[in-house]
Amino acid sequence: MPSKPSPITMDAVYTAPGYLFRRMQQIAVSIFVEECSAFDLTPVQYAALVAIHTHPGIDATRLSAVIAFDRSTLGNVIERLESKALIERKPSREDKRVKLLYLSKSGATVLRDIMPSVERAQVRMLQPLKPADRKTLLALLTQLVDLNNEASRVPLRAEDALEHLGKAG
Amino acid sequence: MPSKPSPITMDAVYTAPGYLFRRMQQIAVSIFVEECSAFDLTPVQYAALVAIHTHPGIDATRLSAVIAFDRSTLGNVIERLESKALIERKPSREDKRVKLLYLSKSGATVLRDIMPSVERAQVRMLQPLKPADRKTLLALLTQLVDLNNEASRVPLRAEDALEHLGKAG
DNA sequence: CCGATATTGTAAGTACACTGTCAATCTACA
DNA sequence: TGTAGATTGACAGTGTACTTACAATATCGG
Repeated sequence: MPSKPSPITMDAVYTAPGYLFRRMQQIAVSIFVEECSAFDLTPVQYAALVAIHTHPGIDATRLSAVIAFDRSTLGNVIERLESKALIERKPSREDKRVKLLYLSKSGATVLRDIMPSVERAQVRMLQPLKPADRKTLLALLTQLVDLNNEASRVPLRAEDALEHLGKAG
Repeated sequence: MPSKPSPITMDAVYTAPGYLFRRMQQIAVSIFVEECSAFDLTPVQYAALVAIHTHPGIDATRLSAVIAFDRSTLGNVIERLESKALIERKPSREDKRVKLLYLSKSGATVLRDIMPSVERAQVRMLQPLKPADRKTLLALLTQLVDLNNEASRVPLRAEDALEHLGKAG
């Protein structure tokens, strides 16, 4: 038999996983920006810097796959990082369509210096939980994000980053 | 003694809670929009409709507190809901600054009809986990969001919604 | 070698998410 | 009463996040 429709209450919103994820994302960004205010970097800009540091000469398309970030939006992020002189873009000689991304000297400095603040932010996000619960939550989230990877519009493709070092495919 | 700085790797990004929250939010929105595509409603628009349904005659400021959503952005959301004729705005007689929000007839219909799709979306987000793990994750997330409430720029103030029914404060 | 197809960067359009600022208006205190 | 301070909605500005579309360029099949 079909179940009766539940009454529509705010509680239905507050207990929904989707609401909790949105709320937690708000909180996480807020804490990150606060801890890293001295560096004027957003979480996404930070992730991009790390990826470019790890994969010098990566192009925008691969970068988007490596940080699971929308390709079109990434254009704006790259633009901002370039205008802050944290990265440099050089045209590829092999493929005239491609612009290769490199950390600038000041980009490398900023990345090195921001690490403690980022670390503090990550700690603060989970601080209210008991240590054992932090581990549990992190493990479950990691699992869930991994298993849901294909459900997002921009699946993570970490291995794509290696392609620019000789086409292994 | 001070600890040595860790080497900067993508793994530091992938295992950071902040990254996982962002990723999970991406996935959650993607699933929601997909399940509810027939209704052309975003998660925030849905939350706003529920809150207006639960608190008819609420104003924008209180609505923002009830769904923990930035007040300025909410203006645009309200505008979109109004242009889709899902809600109505009426000037308050007591306070000429205030515009009171009400569900329109079609707004009430849409809200009723979208519920099963929303429910499906919420289930899908946690589907990859074992049932016991879903409960654990939800419990920990609820706890964390609650304890971190003040850390966000827009803390949830569920009780604010009641104020428009006679100033209790 | 050439045309179909794919990739790359870019841009326009929509929607969230936050920061400020501002005028109109309301409230409370002196 | 009258004005200082708070509240309300509106707007401008930045940045994330996604969609679709497009031109330039590469690559592959015939």
